[in-house]
Amino acid sequence: MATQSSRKTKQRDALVSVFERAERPLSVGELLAAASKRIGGLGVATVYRAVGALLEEGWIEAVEIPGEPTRYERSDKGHHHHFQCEKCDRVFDIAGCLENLRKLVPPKFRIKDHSVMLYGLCATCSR
Amino acid sequence: MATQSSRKTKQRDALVSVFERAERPLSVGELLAAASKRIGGLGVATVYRAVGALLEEGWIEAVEIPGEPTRYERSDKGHHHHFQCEKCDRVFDIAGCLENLRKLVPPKFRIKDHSVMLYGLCATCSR
DNA sequence: CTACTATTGATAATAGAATATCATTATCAA
DNA sequence: TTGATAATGATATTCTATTATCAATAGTAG
Repeated sequence: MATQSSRKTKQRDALVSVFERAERPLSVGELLAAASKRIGGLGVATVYRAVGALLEEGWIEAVEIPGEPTRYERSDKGHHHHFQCEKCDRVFDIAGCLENLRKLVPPKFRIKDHSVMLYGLCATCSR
Repeated sequence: MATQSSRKTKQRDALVSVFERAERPLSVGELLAAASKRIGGLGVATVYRAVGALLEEGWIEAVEIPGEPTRYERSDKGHHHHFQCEKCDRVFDIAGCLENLRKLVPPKFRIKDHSVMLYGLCATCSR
């Protein structure tokens, strides 16, 4: 009898499913709202726990924005950046990246990571 | 007798002076430490108040980084971005910007602002 | 100099996200 | 089916940056 450490539950299934359908990074609040449609009475703590587990697995990644609750999205999307709508607050993925980062920093600086955030109005809110 | 609304104090002078000498964005903690060298017993609340006032004046601007205390820097530096050292946590200015932002977003999205953050090791910490 | 009051500093209070607690429920190996 | 225990949900707690409070101090107009 090996130490069992993970059970299959409907709340986790629902959350995984939400991530699979998601076309943009979601906050815990958004996750809760989306998964609640399927699982009545779902609690925030459960969402946080599932997110924590999925993060550890590496199946999702955090998208952090200053002054905003962290969003999460599947980590198989490849390198990309984000756009946040000032009006609806939703965060969207934007394809592509910028190349000439290296030449921006002083010589001896070693770049290990970078993030690009765009702010403005999304397609829906700009009309 | 007009309503007087601002008095000249040594703590504010000291903070303004710190900003003038600063070559990188400073957090409230860093501001406190720096200004305390000149003003003994300086309190954090005073730093927060001065920062708030200078922000309103538009003389300084906030540099926000996820999970980090806000840094502040003089707003006359022109458009630029930042680099944070993973080791010493200091934030540095980096000259220049990236041009091709527009072409990253979907057609109907309206970009109003953007931020680029680089992470890595600064010149001092990378040796 | 003096009176008025903005400012200060110490600290309590707030706010928001994330974590811990714990009794109850539900999964699953045997 | 059943017993062991992982998972859940409600809620209390923590954490940390920032704001509010208030008595004491110090600019400054007259």
